[in-house]
Amino acid sequence: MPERSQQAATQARPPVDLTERQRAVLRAVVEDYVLSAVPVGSRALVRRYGLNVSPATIRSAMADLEALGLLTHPHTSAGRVPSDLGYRYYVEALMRESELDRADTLMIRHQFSQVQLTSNDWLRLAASTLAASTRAAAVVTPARSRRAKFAHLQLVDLADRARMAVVVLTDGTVVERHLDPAALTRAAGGPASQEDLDAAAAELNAELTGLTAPQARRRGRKLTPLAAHVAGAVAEMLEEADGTSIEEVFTDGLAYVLDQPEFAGGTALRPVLEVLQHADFLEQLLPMVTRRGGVHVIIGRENPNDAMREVSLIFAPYGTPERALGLLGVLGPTRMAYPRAIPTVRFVSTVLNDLIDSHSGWTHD
Amino acid sequence: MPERSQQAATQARPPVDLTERQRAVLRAVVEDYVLSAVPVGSRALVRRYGLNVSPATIRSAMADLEALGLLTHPHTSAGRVPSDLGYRYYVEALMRESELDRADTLMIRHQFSQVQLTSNDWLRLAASTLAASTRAAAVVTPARSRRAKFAHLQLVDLADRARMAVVVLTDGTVVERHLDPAALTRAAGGPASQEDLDAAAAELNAELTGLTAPQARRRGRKLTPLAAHVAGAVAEMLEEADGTSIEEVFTDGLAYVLDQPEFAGGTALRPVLEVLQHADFLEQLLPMVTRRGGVHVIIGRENPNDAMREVSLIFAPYGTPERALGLLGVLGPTRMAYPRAIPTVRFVSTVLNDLIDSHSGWTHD
DNA sequence: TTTGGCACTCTCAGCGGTAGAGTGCTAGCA
DNA sequence: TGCTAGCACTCTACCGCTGAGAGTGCCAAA
Repeated sequence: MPERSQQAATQARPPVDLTERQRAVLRAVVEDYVLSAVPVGSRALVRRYGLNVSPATIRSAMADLEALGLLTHPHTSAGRVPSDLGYRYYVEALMRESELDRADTLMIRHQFSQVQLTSNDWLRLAASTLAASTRAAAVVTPARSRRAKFAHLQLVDLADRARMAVVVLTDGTVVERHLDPAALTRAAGGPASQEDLDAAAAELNAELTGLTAPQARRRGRKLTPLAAHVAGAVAEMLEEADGTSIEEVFTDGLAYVLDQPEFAGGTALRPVLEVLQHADFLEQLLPMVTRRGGVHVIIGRENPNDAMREVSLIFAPYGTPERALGLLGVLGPTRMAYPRAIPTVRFVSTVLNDLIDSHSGWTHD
Repeated sequence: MPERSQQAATQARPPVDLTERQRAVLRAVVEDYVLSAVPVGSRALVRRYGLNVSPATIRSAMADLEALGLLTHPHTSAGRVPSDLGYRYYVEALMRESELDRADTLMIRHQFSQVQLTSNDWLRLAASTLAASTRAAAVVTPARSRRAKFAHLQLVDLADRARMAVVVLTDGTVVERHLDPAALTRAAGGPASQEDLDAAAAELNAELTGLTAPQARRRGRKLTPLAAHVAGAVAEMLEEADGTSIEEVFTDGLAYVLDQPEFAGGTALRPVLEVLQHADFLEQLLPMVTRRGGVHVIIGRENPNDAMREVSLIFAPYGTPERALGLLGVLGPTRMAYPRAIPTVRFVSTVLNDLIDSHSGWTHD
């Protein structure tokens, strides 16, 4: 299997040279601790992992690993716990990615093929799949392109004479907005009939296609008054879509994180909720993750945000830079099942990519 | 001020007759406990509330209230805590609703008038306003009508030949779906040109307006092959929109709930997350709350779901039954600042109603 | 009907003792 | 040189105990 590179997101770090025994001990400590959440001692290690040496030997190896900063000690006479650096080393050099079950992958693909629904349904499904498979909190953001262009406008007449503008962008984003009826009347110089609106919509569809927000704003000024008024609204909608904010975030599996002993105290949960409720943090992550494709692993203090110092993130982008990019991944305590989570995130991102491909037409250019 | 009725959602309960002193004591216990989260004793009560009687007198009143089921006792020598019934009595008969600050209401209205954006933005804003004002978790669901009708279809050509159907319903809901390009080609008997699609869209807009899902499905069969194929997709989209599921829920202020001592243990938080992440529970709530308008208060075990036995809900519907109804409210421990939360929920729901009104045209029918 | 007094109960924080797990170090062994 | 066994030491978690504090319930007196 080809070696996958998962480098530290924040700093590149030369892998320390370890002896074969040290590597075995580090691996055992990480894997045991991930399962048990209890600091692991030398005796338990030889017992559980059938290492053919005495505890004393393990202790000496552990002491070496601690000197290198790969393990720590909650207090003098407790077992060892991996440090962030220890997890990092493990992820880069020690971990054997657990293959996803063939059954699992088939099941997941099947679910996605069943749901031939809206893109939001896909994202919801992606989140719930990630959460269920990794037993951690999952986050999926919609794919957005940074410079959205106008694709299509429709002016809809609802019940009660309410008028709504629905704009579709070239990346497939749909933006809607209610129009102020009074302002419409003013712009039209009298109550706007359906014909007036149809004409305005046709005009805008002809004139604005492929334009960005500022272009649309400029072009709008030269149109008939009603169309010009609507063009203003359209330009605002484009600007907003451009605006950096990821607005909707699909999450699932928060309860899994709640179950983890490290978050039982309640207060440690705060940063997690912040991430999941407000999207600023993901906003910050997006360029980092998209700059280089593939799965990104961010462990504990490697995280730019100090509040997240006990949290690991495993994220991947999906979509294509030319069209639109989104972010998906999982989030949990640093004590996370990396060998399972990393391939899962990778797999779900490729599933979403395939879906996007299969819906972007039968001719590839 | 007119008496507002907030009856038990599950069972109507005749108000117990209490003496003036008992009422004063109950009110003081509730208000003190809401502030302090600590069981309140007789001595503390006379001290803090300047009642001109001795602790012993208060004790006797407390004992009466306990016999009536309005107060409880965590253990023999602890202070008193209101029971669910005690809160209920308080909410119905004792509470003085705290007027919202004039400054607050102006500020909130101002925020909403600033944001002349999409309906989702309104809901997001409503959630964050509720959360900030009540310091509890807020939930807002989009307004949906049970029997959505077709208002408008648009077939959009995205980059890469991806085709998307965007359907607007009479209640203003926008539903989108990617179309399977291969299936389109099959239905059109060859690659579908933009003209073909425009023609199909025009046909459907002419034929399907005002139809429900089954009607649209029937009518669709009689159309030209390409239009018929798209009509099938449209009917599915209508069915889904009808389908009971509230999909998106806007929440805010989860962190406030996290701060409450009753949820510090972590495990008690589970039901709250359930409510906020999956919408089944709100689904269940919707008919209950909309059947009779106004603010509904559901306290602790009054809740149909036993997992929520330590949670109070304060919800109101918004929108109009003829068009579309949504739900909004807050959620927190039973020990909640009802006098503040109830008027806040009422106010935000009227603000949303006003917004909807002001956008449904200048002629009312 | 209210009040003061008193005995009783229960929680909470602090304290010491103990068992258990784990470490670090050192001397001996292959 | 590397591994092992043994030993002293350290720290936590748990248990039971104690005293302080808060609060109740009840009773007799005002």
